[in-house]
Amino acid sequence: MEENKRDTTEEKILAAAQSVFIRKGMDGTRMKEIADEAGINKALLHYYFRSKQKLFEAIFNKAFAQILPDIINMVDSEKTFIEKLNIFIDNYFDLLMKNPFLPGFIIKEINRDSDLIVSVFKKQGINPSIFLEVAKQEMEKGKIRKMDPRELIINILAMCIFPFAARPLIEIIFFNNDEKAYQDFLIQRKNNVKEFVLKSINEAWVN
Amino acid sequence: MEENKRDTTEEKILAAAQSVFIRKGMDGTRMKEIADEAGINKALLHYYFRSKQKLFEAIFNKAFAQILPDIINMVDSEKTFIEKLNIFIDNYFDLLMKNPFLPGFIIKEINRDSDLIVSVFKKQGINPSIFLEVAKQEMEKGKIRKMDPRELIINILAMCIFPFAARPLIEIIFFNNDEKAYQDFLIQRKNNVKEFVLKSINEAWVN
DNA sequence: GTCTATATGGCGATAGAC
DNA sequence: GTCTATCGCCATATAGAC
Repeated sequence: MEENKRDTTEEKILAAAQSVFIRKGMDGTRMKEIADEAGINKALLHYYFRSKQKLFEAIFNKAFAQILPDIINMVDSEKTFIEKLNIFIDNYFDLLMKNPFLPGFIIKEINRDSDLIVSVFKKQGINPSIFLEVAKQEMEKGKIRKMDPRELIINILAMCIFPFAARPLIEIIFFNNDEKAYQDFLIQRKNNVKEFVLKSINEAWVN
Repeated sequence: MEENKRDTTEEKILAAAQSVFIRKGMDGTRMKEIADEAGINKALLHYYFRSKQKLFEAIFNKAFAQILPDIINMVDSEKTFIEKLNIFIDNYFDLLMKNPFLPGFIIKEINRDSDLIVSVFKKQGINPSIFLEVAKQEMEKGKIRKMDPRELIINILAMCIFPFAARPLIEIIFFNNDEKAYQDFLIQRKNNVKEFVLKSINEAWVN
């Protein structure tokens, strides 16, 4: 029988570390703050994880695995490419709504230390070429308009991620710092992004 | 006669501070590193700018003024809305090509201390409503399809800014860490983004 | 495993000579 | 204005009692 992982000290540390690291980043977090949030002592952090760096890497790897879109799941289904796209945007937006600080965190850290991604890529087998291949086939079949598939996926990711990464800026410019108003906007935006993409890639276009 | 500002110590400090702060952010920057890059002593930094915070704010305000799109210039011209859009995307992409670290820097800092934007907004009169108004008129005239104008501008900014903010990630996923290849991709992307947006907002749409 | 106390080093900031 | 030397603090990390 496995021990109850939820209330383990290690779990408490990981939960606290995730909360603090994702909000403040590697440079901005203090081990003291993690210890406080976990309700334990500073020294105990070093007992479980030898250094701040080790603890950070554990959190970063987890966060990165989350934010990396699970493109593979889009492939082996009976649905059309456009249906898959809709599902993907839905799921991805939901993920970000539940983890609004993830985008800013990842952007911050990959720009601080780009070796982080290199090491994370060695652990996790990531295969964007599958998405690219499927998109390319749809273009050849004439289902969607021809373009560099990388442009398409970058555009989709950009439109999903940017509103969260740049949230404080957008909130003040367009929403008078009304947090609730922006929240409502984001909920509706999901469908607007889908429409924006679909209109753009639809092949039935009049010049 | 004004003194030559270029080689002034103050100018050297500002140039060095900009270089370091924008790459490493407030938390990641050491005053020592700025001093070294400026070819002067640490103490001299505090002689010119009383504190790290003051120096940082000088840099941030400058950077923010740069990245905030100069939407006002789009308004009072004879060109059509779509022509203006093309020009805007051109100019904005060029700006980011010349300052590739700006997006990551701004995203980092507004998420670290959201008061930064508040104070910067008090100094600079920013008026996004002008763009929103113009876009709305075009929609009513039937020139572009009806949508929330905020969605449109967020989408455009997202597609321009994201490839720079998430550069290390995109470079490794799609370009095998080939810096040059990504550079070339970005140069071409400018027109691809224009096309992507125009196809999406064009009113002459077949359902 | 968990704590208190402390070592160790680095950083922002200042004092003071020139 | 510019430098060297140093203060004071805080952060990571370790030692060692319980």
